Amino acid sequence: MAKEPASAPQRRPLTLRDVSDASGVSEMTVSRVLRNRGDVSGATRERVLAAARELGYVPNRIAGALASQRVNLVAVIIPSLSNMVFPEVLTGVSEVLEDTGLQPVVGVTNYSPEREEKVLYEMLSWRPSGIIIAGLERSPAARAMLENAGIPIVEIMDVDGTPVDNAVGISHRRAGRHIAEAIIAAGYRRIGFLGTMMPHDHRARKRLEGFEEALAAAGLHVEDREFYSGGSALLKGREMTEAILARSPDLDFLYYSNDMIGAGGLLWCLHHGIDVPAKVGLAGFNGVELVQGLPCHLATMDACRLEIGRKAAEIVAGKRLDGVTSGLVIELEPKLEPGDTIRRV
Amino acid sequence: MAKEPASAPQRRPLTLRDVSDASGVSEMTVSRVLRNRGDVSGATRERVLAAARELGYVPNRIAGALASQRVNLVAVIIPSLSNMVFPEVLTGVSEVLEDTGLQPVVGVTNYSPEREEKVLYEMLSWRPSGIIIAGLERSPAARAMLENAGIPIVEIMDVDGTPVDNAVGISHRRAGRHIAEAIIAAGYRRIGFLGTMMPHDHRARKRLEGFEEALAAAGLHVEDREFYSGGSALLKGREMTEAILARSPDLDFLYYSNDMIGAGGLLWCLHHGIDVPAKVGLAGFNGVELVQGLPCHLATMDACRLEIGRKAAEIVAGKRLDGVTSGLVIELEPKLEPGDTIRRV
DNA sequence: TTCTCGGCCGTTAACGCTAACATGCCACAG
DNA sequence: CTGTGGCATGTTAGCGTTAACGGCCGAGAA
Repeated sequence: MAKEPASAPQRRPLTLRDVSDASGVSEMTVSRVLRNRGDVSGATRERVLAAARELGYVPNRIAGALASQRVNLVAVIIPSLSNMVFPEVLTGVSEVLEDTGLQPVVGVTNYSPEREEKVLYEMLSWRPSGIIIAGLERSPAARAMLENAGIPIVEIMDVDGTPVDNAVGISHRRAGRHIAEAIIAAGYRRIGFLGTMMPHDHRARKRLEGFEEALAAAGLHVEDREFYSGGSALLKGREMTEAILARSPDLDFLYYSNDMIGAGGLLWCLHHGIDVPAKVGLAGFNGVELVQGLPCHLATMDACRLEIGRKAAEIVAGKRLDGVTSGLVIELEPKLEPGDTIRRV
Repeated sequence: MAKEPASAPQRRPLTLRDVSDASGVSEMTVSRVLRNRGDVSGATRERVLAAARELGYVPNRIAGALASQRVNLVAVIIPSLSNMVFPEVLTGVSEVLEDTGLQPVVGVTNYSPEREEKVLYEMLSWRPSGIIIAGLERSPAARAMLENAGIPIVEIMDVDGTPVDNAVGISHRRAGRHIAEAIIAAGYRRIGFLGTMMPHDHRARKRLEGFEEALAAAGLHVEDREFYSGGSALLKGREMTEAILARSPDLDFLYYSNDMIGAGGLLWCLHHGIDVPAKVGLAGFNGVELVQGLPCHLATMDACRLEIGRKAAEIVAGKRLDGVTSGLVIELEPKLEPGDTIRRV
């Protein structure tokens, strides 16, 4: 870490050369000291470090990366930062990458395939040493870029599909089925769905598909549905709940595509004296921390966000015991957290 | 944007040379085409683009940056991604940078000065063309690095202090005073404070200082306080509110250091039938979207997050009409949003 | 004594690209 | 017919660093 340099702000940016001049050794030796690589005597090491600190020298990784053909960056490409799920995945990634010398670099696609393509291209142009990217669905061009990148790729969040290389995630289809079965088992029969309109949120779509499959298997179906896009999810949850119950007052269960709108719905029900879970049951998805703060715990399903981040990072960092960095598919098991909004049977 | 290449995954990574060979022109011409710079005839342009697409070539920005001494990256260094405030700032930054060719790169410090130093060093080693960094308080080493970087620096969120170069933010001290005055004007007298324990959240500290100043000026003081660290803020808000009201049942106002714990407190009060705002008034800080989803609107103060991100990005991008990129201090005015949790006078 | 060997440090040649300049060509003016 | 200027392209020389190798020197082995 650089300490404050004694010199005034310089015009010409500092190079290894400046440090080498200041310490009377070759640039190569300075480079060795700064990277802790190769043999350097304790005395010169000290001298070089002192000079570097004195000058406030910060190595130029651009030149370093070009010369060494190595870049310590891992691209992490996610759809959004406002959906708390993704910062949590990032936390898992950072944790594992922390002591590997690798560094995550985040790109955000806003659920747009075009932006994903652009972000990916941009990222690849920095020649990262690995890519962690959300989802399995992408444009042919994006897929081709991943296939040709020649670095470890990990597609995360989802395993319902064909990964380019590795995948770490849960089966959203199965998660949807699972919760539907729990709802049916609890005796609910007239079921409504509330979700987002985003056509590119494939995971929400798959959950709904799995959900409907399980209902169908029990001779049931989604009786009414309500969609939204944009805005405060919590508020939308309130509004949508009001709307769907006004339209279909007989519904006895509301399944929300995420916890945030679920929480809004729950607050609305509580505020309007609706008996949860006796008269109406509720469930969301993701297991976000927020639901723990509500007066009544929303049923939800943990999406294993932290673990997904960790496992993905382990793969790109080559940290797995078996050393495998290609062709892996790791399916995690989301746990149903019944909370207080599903009847106990 | 690259389309899918016909070739199989190559061993040797592609270079300009491969494209130049494939299209029968010099590397320089390929470079010109790919960067849209200099004169190239329409015919060769097409030929080159076709070859590049065919091969799936992605330019190597590392080499490009080294040769041109220009890097299209802007480092954005923030304390956290889980506090929704920062993703929102990022949104503002991205919006403005979108059509400038610049790209934000995020670094997270977790409110730790040591990590900030490390992240900053790391970022500087990529020679970004600008830095946007949260807060004004930092280690001497970090400050020195900023001073010597020789690029536009914008310190954001806060203007109560001495910026290294530019600053865009609000005065948290003044914001604290402002809300205290509103509380006093509404007739509240026995005031409690609930906040975070983080010693490095200087902005929360300054708000509290301003808050206490204004109370003192009116002959009042904070009668009780409650601190937390970590965990679900919403849940903590509930618990802390219960604790402080159990200990000091006479309090008639609770000031929360952020909206999240404020929301938890509000939910607790509503759930326990406490008359808000008649018996107890509440206020938070930040104006996060979430509060709009609550059954009753928490009083809050907008921290101008989006605007801060935009203005900061405009400075580093040299987008200001006056062209100034140095020595600016832009103070934004946070608006008090009284909501439903402060008595109307 | 000579020979090896390992620790320490320097030299050279890339890495893949672009700035700057050079070149060839053609149209058009004189 | 020659000169001139602009367009289209090529050539050269780095950018700041590191890989690879080479050299020197002193200590211990033969």
